[in-house]
Amino acid sequence: MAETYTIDELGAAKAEAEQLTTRILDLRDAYYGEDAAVASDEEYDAMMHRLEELERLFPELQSQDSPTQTVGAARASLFDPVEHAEPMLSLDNVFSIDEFDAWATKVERDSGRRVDYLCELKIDGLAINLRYENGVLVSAATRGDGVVGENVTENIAFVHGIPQRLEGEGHPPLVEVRGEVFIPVKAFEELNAEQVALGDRIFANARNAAAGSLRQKAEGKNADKRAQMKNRLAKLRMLVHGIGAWPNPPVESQSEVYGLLKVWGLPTSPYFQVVPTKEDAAAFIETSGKNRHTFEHEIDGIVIKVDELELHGELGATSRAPRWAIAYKYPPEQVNTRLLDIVVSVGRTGRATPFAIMEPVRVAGSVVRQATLHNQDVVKAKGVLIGDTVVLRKAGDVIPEVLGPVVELRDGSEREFVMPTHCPECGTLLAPAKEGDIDLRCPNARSCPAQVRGRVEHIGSRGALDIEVLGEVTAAALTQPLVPATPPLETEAALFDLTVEELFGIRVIVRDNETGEVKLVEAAPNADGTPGESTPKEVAPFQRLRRTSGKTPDPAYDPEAEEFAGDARYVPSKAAHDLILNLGKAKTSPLWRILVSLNIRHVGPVAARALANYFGSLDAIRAASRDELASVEGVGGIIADAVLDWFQVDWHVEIIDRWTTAGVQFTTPGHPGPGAAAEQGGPLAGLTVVATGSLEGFSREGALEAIIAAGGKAASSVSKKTDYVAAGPGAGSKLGKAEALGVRIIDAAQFALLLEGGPDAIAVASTDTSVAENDNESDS
DNA sequence: CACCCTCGAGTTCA
DNA sequence: CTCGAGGGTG
Repeated sequence: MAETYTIDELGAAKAEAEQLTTRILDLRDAYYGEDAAVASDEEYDAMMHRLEELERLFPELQSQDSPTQTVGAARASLFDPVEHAEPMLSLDNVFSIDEFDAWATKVERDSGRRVDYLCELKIDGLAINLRYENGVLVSAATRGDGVVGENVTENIAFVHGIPQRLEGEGHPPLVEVRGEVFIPVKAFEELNAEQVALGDRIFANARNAAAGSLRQKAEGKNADKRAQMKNRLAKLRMLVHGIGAWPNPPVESQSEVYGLLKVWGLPTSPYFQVVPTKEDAAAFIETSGKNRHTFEHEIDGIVIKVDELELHGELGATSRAPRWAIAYKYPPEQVNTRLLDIVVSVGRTGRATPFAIMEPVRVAGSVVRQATLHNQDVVKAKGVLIGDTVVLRKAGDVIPEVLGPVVELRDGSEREFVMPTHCPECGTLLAPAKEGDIDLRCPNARSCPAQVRGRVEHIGSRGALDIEVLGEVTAAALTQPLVPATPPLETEAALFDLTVEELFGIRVIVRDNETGEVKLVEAAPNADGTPGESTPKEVAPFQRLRRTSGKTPDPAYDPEAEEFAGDARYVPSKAAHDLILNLGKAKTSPLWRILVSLNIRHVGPVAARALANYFGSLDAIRAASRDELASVEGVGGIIADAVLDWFQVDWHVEIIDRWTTAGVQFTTPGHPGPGAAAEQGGPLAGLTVVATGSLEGFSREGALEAIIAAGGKAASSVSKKTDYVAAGPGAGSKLGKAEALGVRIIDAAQFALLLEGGPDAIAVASTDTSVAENDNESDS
């Protein structure tokens, strides 16, 4: 039964409906955006009801773009299939500049005229199609198979920056806008941190995180879940880069399309560039590749498009991809490989660390077969099973990192990793050091072979006594309990009692990880019994083993049970003699180095220096009270406790006793005694300097020592408290950080001047501009 | 309490 | 060299 009404009534209703529509859409934008609610849900509902009522009373007012018909009206539910008005094609790929050049050459030939190229970043995200009717968002869908995608309208509404209604006037009745939904790198890291906090699985990469977030479904009405989901979606962003169905666009080029999209209030990328030649496009590919980690989002390549729209039509498309655009793909920095096993290693502190053993694979320039998994919680959080295909990358382009499993490739044969209850090396029951610790530790500090080996290696390391020859393999050789039955070093207490004769008896079994070949290596005197200079590099000191086999002795290998597959090799006596010689020299190392080599918890080079400066001898440290220890700058209650605890252990004291007997110096000669820590002036007094890269005239250690000797503080990382960064060739991220913080950067020559005469010596160079600096740098 | 710093561990390369 | 964890300082 039709209702009757006058023209005036209709006019008034129309005006009211338009007003309501505007307010409702505004509210919707605000609601889905980050603003707090501008109106209450009740007010919103009331407006919707009133609008529905008006549309019922005046059917003329109904239109496709009314809010009652669009988002939120549950026209299509989440993940329902949506057919794109225009198919979403994919792009053909090229993987080298040569291939790109070939593509561009063909395009230019087929075009028959000059071609401008539009270059843009290829965002690693999800392709999404937004359908606007008369300027109002009516649906958002994933790419799907290109013809039919999944409806994600409900979720996309929470992604910031996607307008529910386009700005401006005179929008076409139908336009499809294509773009990429992604999660910015920063937000991705936050998200994974939150996932860990919630005990949920972390996302393997930004792309998965974006896809996972967009494909969430809020189950039921659980408010927490809904809030969490909204929070995740709010981290997503979208950038648009194209247009689907749109007959007769009012512009002539792709770049003008972007301009128009921007005017409409759609988010476009700030990074695109139109260039006149294919060489310029190649240059864009080159530079963007170098900077690929500096953008807010991950990129996996560059997209090059012919800018002129008319050419798009002329060049046409194949069934899969347009001929007027191409994707240049960067070599993957993430690869898939097989997780063969997860095994547990024990470090010098006894911490049991699971790590992944993988099918060797090349990633970002080197072959990787192992990566740490930190602890059992991380293994769980990453969700990897033994036998999985996993995603591997190099964090910071250096450290291999397992990101997560490729779940789709599982065949059911995978098994879960079970953290061992006992130490894999000595069989002692593993336990957390203190209540609530995630890390498990082997409490058998004195005798666990892994820990003794680790401590001995640490003693030889650069930060401690810096003993040449005493590296990973030597430490293992000296402590491995298999052949002979008792190792020369049961603990580090016997280190300085070693004799050349003892070393000659050492045989080491090394298993080559690549070939699986087992080798016996034995130290032996030269035929004439002399220390022998005859075989310096060829047959090698102990380090040579690292080169050829690369691996530590295999403690699980029983030499009696099997014949050796490889040759027995003899380590020349030179290495043995050198080791003894270097150990002898190390006995008079500075006190702080001796302290570091004692392996006291939390006492590294810095804390050790502080303690050594203040107390001057180990005896003084031993006699000090907790308060006195903690009064030293850089030492607090926890380190003080660690020092006190260390002296309580019998076999620790035995180390001191035996080292003392062997001639190790535990006293700084001429130190006036505790508390007299000299407030040494020096040209660098009160200044903090960081050295990075290779500084001509200084070794890494030398630069550090020089800073301290000049009375300055040698910091290991750049912060705003840093006064100078001395940077040479090969300086890495520290240089960038210094620039970002505005810290003064100096070169090797200026560094030398600074050490001599303090800040005044180079103050001239800084105020006087280029001339003075050129003088300093001219010889590089 | 925020910020900065050190410690400790793992990894690969020249 | 980088990261996470956790200590120290203002």
